[in-house]
Amino acid sequence: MLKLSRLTDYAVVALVRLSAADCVETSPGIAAAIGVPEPTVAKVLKALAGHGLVISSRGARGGYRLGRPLNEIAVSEVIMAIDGPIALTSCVDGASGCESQSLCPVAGRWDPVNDAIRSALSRISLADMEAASIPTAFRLPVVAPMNEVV
Amino acid sequence: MLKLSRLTDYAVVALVRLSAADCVETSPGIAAAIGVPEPTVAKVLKALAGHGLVISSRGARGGYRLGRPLNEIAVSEVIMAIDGPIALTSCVDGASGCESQSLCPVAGRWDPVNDAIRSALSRISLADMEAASIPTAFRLPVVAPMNEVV
DNA sequence: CCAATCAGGACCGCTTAGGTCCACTATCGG
DNA sequence: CCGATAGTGGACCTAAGCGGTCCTGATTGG
Ligand code: SF4
Ligand code: SF4
Repeated sequence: MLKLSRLTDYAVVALVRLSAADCVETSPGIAAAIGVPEPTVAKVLKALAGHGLVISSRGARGGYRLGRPLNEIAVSEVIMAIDGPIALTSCVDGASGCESQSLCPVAGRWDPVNDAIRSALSRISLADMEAASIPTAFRLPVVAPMNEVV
Repeated sequence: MLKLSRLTDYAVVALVRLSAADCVETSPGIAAAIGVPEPTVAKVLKALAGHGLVISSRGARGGYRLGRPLNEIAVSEVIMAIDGPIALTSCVDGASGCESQSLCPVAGRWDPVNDAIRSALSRISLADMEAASIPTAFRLPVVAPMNEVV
């Protein structure tokens, strides 16, 4: 349906959330803040850490913090970190994943379309998505960060 | 993986192929021309006919022909005809398919990103994809159209 | 009347994404 | 030095969507 995976969506949400609290935050904390099951958000954070989008601190009082300011992170980076490379069809970038490639009249012709999407996504930063958002005061207070046990 | 479905890809291929032979062509003929199983391409053609992208003629000597010149067909139209609407996440267009929508800091903020992709895809016509293609003479002759049984 | 061809839908198998869990390691605080 | 805390990496399982096939009508030309 030309939709990106839910994990990618969660990654963006987690990053934006992580910038709101610019201090170190644990994955259970983030999970509670954005209303996503903890193991899932943990997996997302792991992948993000592997690509340098977040910095991880181990041990007690560890957690995650942003590896880069939000306006330096493009949407396409998050997508590629979680979802893998952006490839509309099997024949982009000269990849040979299509068996009817030899007699396909549009073989390799998806590349411009693919690049159009890539550039469109790389021009939008997470800060853009956050900036256009409704003012923070308007949002629900949700759960206060790590105040009490349930 | 942010890839479009294979059926959508086949739809574009079929449309381009259909414009090469501007006469009426049957679905088995198209299937043989582009090297795709016949039932599959038939299903694609049906969907395209339902959206007016191709005109169908029933009965003997029937078949499909383009409903519009190629340069009037945007890539986004084909995608929407086969793959459904372009919706990166569950919360675009105000849809409420996400249960964490109430406490999501970026709820509804995917819309600009979504629209960017939509406009990028609607600005590219199938003629653009065909035009940039390698000259037809360079392509393999593949199967001569309906010459002989196997 | 017959053959060809599209229309529409039911159906099924496979892939893959989504989600969960566990054992391990590193770090901090006492 | 020890134990609690928190990330790391991987295996694993389930569910849903997609790709693909087939069958039964409806329609039109010969
Ligand atoms: S455009 Fe042609 S070659 Fe490329 S993936 Fe689609 S069918 Fe295969
Ligand atoms: S952006 Fe937020 S509300 Fe929208 S689909 Fe993702 S998690 Fe749900």
